[in-house]
Amino acid sequence: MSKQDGAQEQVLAQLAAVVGCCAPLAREPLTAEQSVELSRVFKAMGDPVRLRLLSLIASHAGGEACVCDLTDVFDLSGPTISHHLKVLREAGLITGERRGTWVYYRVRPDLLAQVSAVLVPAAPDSPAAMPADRDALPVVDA
Amino acid sequence: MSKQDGAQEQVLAQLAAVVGCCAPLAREPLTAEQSVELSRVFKAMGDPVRLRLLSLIASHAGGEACVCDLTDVFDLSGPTISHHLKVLREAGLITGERRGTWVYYRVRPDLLAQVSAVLVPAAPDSPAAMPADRDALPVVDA
DNA sequence: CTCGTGGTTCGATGACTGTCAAGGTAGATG
DNA sequence: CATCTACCTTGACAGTCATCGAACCACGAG
Repeated sequence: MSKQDGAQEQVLAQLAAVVGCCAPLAREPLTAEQSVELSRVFKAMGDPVRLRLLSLIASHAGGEACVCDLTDVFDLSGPTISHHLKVLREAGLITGERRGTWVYYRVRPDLLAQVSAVLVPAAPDSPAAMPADRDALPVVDA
Repeated sequence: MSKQDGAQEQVLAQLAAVVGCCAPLAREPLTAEQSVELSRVFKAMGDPVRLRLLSLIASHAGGEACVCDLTDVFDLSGPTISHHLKVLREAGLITGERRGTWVYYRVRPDLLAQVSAVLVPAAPDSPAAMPADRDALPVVDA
């Protein structure tokens, strides 16, 4: 998974640049490029299994879940779960870290928040003010 | 499109029941059924063209856009645009109405808001990054 | 080092999806 | 009526995706 995190970082950089800075959907039309980047995230969430995986990880005690915890929930083979986790990973929605025998996944709440912000129709108040953490994206594992 | 709005309403009812009432992703794991319903919406948004269509409609003057306004933006045939609009419609994200010769689409801000709420991590104090610059987007004519 | 367990990658396959060309429907206009 | 415009549906095709079994890699324990 180590060489993949490289590619993963690239995706995340693009996402941070596009998702993180673009106005809400209803504010101004997305450019072709922006829509391509954003749609990657939505496509990753556009599968029931992946959405449930995301939710299982996000709501799991400690904010992280071992793959072995996730596999049992579904009537799917190991490779299939692994595939879906990879898709979520490449979309930047989760990060994985190996600790000993097990691999633990956790969500990236910042990305979820950004995507959520894009969806919300012209924020009722205070869309601006709060340059907060435009590039405070936590570095992926070690 | 009249008989289709019937089916469309059904989908919306389901969505309202599932999306509208379920806790944020990170709060508790989605049930299989919930994830199926929710993933429909995300899948609809998981295509660059559809995402851009959504954004074009949402940001269009008056909150609605005629199909003829949308077709010109893309290098795609009419039927293809029509297909994507149908997908968005069936996902409950937009509604269409014929007025005379033209068909006008508008987004359902309530659904967008619900989906957005599902994404936001339970934590009440995790704001999205909103630097708000970048607005060299070609405005879609009048 | 060898073995067993946990996860991932590979290759194949059946299902789904985005796209277009052709044809159809609804309304306006002559 | 005839005709034109705007939009949708159908049918077909190529590309993508979800899924599995088999093989493979990473660790920890003997």
